[in-house]
Amino acid sequence: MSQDTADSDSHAGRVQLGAAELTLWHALKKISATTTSLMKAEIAPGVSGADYSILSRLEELGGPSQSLKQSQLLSSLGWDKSRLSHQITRMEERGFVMRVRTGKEAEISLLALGASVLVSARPNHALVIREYLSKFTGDERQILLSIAGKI
Amino acid sequence: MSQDTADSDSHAGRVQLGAAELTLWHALKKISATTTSLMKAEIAPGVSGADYSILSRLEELGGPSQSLKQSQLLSSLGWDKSRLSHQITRMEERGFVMRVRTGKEAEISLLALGASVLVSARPNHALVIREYLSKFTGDERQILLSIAGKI
DNA sequence: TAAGATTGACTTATCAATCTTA
DNA sequence: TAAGATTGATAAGTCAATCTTA
Repeated sequence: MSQDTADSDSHAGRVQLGAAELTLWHALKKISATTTSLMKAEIAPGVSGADYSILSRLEELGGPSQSLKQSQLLSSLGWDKSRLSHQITRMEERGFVMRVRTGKEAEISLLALGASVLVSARPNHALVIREYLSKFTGDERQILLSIAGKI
Repeated sequence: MSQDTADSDSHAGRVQLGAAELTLWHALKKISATTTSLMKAEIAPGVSGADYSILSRLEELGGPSQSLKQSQLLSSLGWDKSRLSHQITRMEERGFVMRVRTGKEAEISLLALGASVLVSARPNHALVIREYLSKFTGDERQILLSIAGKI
């Protein structure tokens, strides 16, 4: 049997993370926390990040009718299906979107109020995200893209 | 006035994110979502990521008494103070930790049950995190560390 | 039966208001 | 009054069970 020193970073089979691993994990958690807080933040009074995701997808991917099947929204967002259902219900109550069920499917349409909310929230959203992105160098951007592509 | 084409990536003052910005933003969101889901996942039956964070801090930073002031835990975790208060209450109810209030402060101590839960959850935690970290190359790790250091 | 969606119960996070003591 | 912490209301996310229709 080989002898491992207590602080060894040779970690094959070890049941505890080593110092280098922990540092990397903490870095990922920090990046994630910062990004998540931007994602979730209120983009404008009464418009959450989740609202914004849905409104912008309806506008960008919804074609002339500015509407999508709920299942398309679901795969585009990658959310839990019941989370999406609850979210749409809440947005319906606020008059942002309309849901029409046809057979076993549901079609979600952008309403005028939702569209105007989207338009008025967009500048601030762009500003906040752009400021965040400006922190990254070209090298860092490249790496981030390649990481996202493989995880 | 200069004329901007519709797809211009020269974005000074633009109120909408450009394609390159959106791609980078989506990459960050994806990295963040993947990391967050690992952070939040149940590490062992009945042990959430939040539980684990607290238990491991008490063990690692708590000294011989394996205890910390609630305010120390708070700054170490970077959580909302009421989130921490609720979380500790739930962990107290499950017998993982003990809370003693002295004056206006509270001291949180690791109990035997919490320590044993921590020990038994650790191998699986290490395994899951290590598998995730193994996806990153040396270059990527370096960049991730430097990004975390400046945001 | 399977796909698409909804529901309700439960858990967790967040916010403002409040409490207690230095 | 300010620091440290708690509380309770509200909002949001998750899970399993259910509903509806192809």
